[in-house]
Amino acid sequence: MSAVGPPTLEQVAARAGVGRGTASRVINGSSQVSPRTREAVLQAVADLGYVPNQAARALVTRRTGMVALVIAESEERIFGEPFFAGVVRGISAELADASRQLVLSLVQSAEQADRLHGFLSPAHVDGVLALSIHDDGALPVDLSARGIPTVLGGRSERWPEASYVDVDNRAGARTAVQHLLKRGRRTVATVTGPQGMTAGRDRRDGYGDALRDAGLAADPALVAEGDFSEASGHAATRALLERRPDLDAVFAASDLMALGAIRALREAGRSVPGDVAVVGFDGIPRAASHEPPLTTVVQPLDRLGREMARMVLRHVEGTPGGPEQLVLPVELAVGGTS
Amino acid sequence: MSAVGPPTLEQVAARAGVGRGTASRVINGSSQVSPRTREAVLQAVADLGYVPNQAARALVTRRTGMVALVIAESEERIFGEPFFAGVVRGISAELADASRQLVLSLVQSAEQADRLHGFLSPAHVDGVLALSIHDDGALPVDLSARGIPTVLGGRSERWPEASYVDVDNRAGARTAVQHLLKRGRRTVATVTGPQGMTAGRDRRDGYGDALRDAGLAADPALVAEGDFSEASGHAATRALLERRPDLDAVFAASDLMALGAIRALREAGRSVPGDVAVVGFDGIPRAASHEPPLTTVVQPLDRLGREMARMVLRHVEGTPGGPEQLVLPVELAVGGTS
DNA sequence: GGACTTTTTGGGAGCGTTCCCAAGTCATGC
DNA sequence: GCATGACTTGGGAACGCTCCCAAAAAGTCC
Repeated sequence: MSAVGPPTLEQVAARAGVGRGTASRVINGSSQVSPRTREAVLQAVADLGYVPNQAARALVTRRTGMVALVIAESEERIFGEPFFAGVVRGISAELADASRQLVLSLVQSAEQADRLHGFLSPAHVDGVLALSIHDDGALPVDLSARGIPTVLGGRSERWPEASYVDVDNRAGARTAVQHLLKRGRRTVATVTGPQGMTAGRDRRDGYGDALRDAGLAADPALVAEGDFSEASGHAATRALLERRPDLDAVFAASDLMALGAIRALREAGRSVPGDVAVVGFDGIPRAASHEPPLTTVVQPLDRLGREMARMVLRHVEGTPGGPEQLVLPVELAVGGTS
Repeated sequence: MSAVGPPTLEQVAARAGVGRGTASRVINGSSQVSPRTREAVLQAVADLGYVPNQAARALVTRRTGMVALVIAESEERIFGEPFFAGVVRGISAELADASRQLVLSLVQSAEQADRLHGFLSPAHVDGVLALSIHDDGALPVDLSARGIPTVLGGRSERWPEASYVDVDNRAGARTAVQHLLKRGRRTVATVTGPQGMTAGRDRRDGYGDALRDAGLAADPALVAEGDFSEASGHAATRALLERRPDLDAVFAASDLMALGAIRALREAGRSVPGDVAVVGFDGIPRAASHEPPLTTVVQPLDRLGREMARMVLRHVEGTPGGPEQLVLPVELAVGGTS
């Protein structure tokens, strides 16, 4: 027979009885083509099942239609947290809507980071989304130097002038603690996230804000650091109970830690929310299915992903002159633990 | 100055004082090049920070170096199950080792499936990995027709002649139930997964195998169907307790269902494992951190991903003549619930 | 030292697009 | 009827690379 491999533009043009250039114009929805010719080309495209070859297109347009998502995070966290799944889903959906492909790069070793380095060039991807949360990772910095649009998920203090989309961790934490105070709690402890992460610090600061607003003194004995995991929430809460047995509320900077806190509280003979109210942060599915449902600050993960994708595409188009920052609002979902 | 954009092969060649062809040979580690020239080219590559342009390369070699991972699954499942994260991680690692890129495509609407259709051609990706689990999704079928290597995660009865990597669900379930019988349990119930999924059926069949091996009659009243979720495990177990209050063990086809089962049992005043032993399936992190740790059948998720990637790359190379099937062993992790 | 073989090298052709310029077509106006 | 301008159209050139062939260089043997 004939065609080995997919049909080419040339073949489409031939079948439509037009020139290559005209066929190209039709396919790119471009300017002036007579309706008749357009029809003929479209028909040929349909007949042949033509799909433009991206490699060839990329070669001349210098646009690949691919956006890389770099996740530099330990195996453990990627596994444990629904965070990534939610954000990835949002990114994926938005890129799909824009007919872009998502290239996923999980970086889990220096070797992988090196290889990635070569790949992340304007010749291979139009833009880069980075989800790392940690303050480490020099990655984004030299990307911007290479002139490749980059958007971070979560603010980075290491690179304040970067474009990013973040959730309003501080305001969320503040709202959570205000909620506890409004319900009459007066001795509000907090299990913070790692203070080496922006999100961890922001949520702790929000806790501080709420206390200050209420004219309450901040007692270091009411603050214990965790690492967002359930086990750390459990341990931190035990420590808090030891230091301040009179505490009547706990704000945990993650839902998993809140769950650990509840377990510790119950083990210590405290009822939740009777003796001690608990509020978490994240809005993971397990929080909702918990008995009773956890009061928590819900993050718009899907939207975070979508906004990141949208922002990087905007930068690829070159629309915004400089970096952009977007902070998404979070929402308190009152459950039965507060 | 000079170079706008990344350096090209031509520039590398010029700087090394050799021809384009020679430079290409060095970069592709090819055959005969004198050590001196090789050195010069390598130096030039280093000096210029040259990285081959994949689009140009793809155009002529007809290899893109990209492998697509298609996940056709509801939002809910992608969120809820660590399954995907685990497999993705394995795939990612293996592809990185082979210097291939992972293109992630979450399909969540017919529209997205359509667009994907155009993308999944030999001109864009070298191979396709599909993770869907459901029996629906006609996707893989026409992919093979297009001559693009495809590997499924999980056996598909809709497409038995496909290449796939699966975990040995049936043997795992059988082992789990044998374990219960060995511990003296005699009235073993099961909460199955959806019978519309291969994994759901296989695990139920393994349950049947173990009973048959032990010469026990299969009682339909001891079988209830769930959908792998915790809530369904809870509900199914309640139904089982109603029908057979004398049951002394439950094999749940997923860890989440096992957790739901334990909750239902405790609510019904049964102690675990005292009155009723429980075994799950999956090996999710929550199972290990449960109190007491859940006895469960652990799936090698990372390895599943790695083997899928390895298999598809093998097919891209054209090594195997026909389809391949690989079934990975699973392992019983005895915890405190059995 | 010359004829021959082997290794090494340079560069033309071509992969499938888009871009752009020149040429062709068609009304319109006088 | 013919110049003028506005649309359309065809196809050359280029994007950066690999493949391959022929030429050059380096060995080898008698």
